[in-house]
Amino acid sequence: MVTTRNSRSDVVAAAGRLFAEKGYHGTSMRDLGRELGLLGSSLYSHVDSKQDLLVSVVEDGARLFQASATASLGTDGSASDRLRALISGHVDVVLDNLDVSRTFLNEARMLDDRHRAKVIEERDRYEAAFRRVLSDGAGDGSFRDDIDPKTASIFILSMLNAIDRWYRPGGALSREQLVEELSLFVIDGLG
Amino acid sequence: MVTTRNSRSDVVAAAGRLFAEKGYHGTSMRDLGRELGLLGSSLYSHVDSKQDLLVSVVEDGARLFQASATASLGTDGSASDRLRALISGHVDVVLDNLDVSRTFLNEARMLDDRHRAKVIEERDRYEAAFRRVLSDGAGDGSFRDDIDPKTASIFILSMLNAIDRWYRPGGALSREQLVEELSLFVIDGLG
DNA sequence: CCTACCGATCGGTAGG
DNA sequence: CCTACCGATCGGTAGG
Repeated sequence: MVTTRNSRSDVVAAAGRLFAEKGYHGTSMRDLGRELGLLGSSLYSHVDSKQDLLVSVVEDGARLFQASATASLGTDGSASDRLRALISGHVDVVLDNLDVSRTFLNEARMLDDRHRAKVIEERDRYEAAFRRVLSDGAGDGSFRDDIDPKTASIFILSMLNAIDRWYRPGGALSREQLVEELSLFVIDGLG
Repeated sequence: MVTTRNSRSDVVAAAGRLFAEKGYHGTSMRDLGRELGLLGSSLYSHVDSKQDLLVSVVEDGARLFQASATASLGTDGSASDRLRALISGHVDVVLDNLDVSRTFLNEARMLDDRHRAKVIEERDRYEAAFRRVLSDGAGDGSFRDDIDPKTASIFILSMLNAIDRWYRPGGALSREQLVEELSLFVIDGLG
């Protein structure tokens, strides 16, 4: 069979694709219908509103990043090992879920106040995983202790959250090499 | 006098503000008119189209970053000094022109193909300034030479291009401290 | 999931 | 910069 009815998760997945590519406000419900081979009005049997779709995509993103952080913190190993696990996990989440990640990173600000506040909270919890590992490393001598874990976390996450903007799978840099370069840069710097 | 007629640059400035805050597609010409105290239709005596406004804001951004890079490369000094100048210049451009920078970074992808291609070219030229300094530094022994200047440039620019998302003037970190932390992190890393 | 709509809003124009 | 519009498109609904 070539055609089947779409499920709600098909609709959410397609929404992630279009939101990532053209932005939330640049995507109409008719665009989304076309992507799925049906009319815009037919989408309302799957979702309550357009916002509803954005909420679903962004919550998927939050869940993925959170799950990755939890797994990485569960690792026993040095602070460097756990930092590397966080980096590697983040890279995997982004590259295995490009549309969701892009929507999570760029379109969450289009959410209404209530949902946006929730996302900010979830991002802060995720960032806290990085802060904790950096603090641990500063405490046990793995990392220098004159560096502010909060600021350093932001710098690291800035690098990680930009990967979707430039990395091309199949290009000169393999995923493993990317993780390696990131870890090297973060831990040793240019000097 | 409290009220004067708006100039074209007033309109472009207001457009930058709204595009930065609500996105290009999230801003209507009527929104923009309201911001300036006139009707949406009245804007067309200043601009040809909504796209025209986005082009102007984004080109302003490109010019600012380019000017900063040119000034920094003109510095004579070690590779570290010039890298620090590039970082400091970038921070100044972003923090002194938040709306333009945000629009340049987040909304340029909404441009039509022709203008988007131009912006990509300009960004690449700007990135080339970073690559050159990193290459110089790898050549004269200032920086390690097992690091790829292209990848490192991307990492550094990723940190710089995220500053608008989290930095709050008047907060715990002064602008000078921000530049200091960035330079330290980039050159020495965590280790 | 479609037919057949709804009121609101969109970017933009003619003519002053 | 306003008045007075235009056709197109928007998110969404009723009823099947």
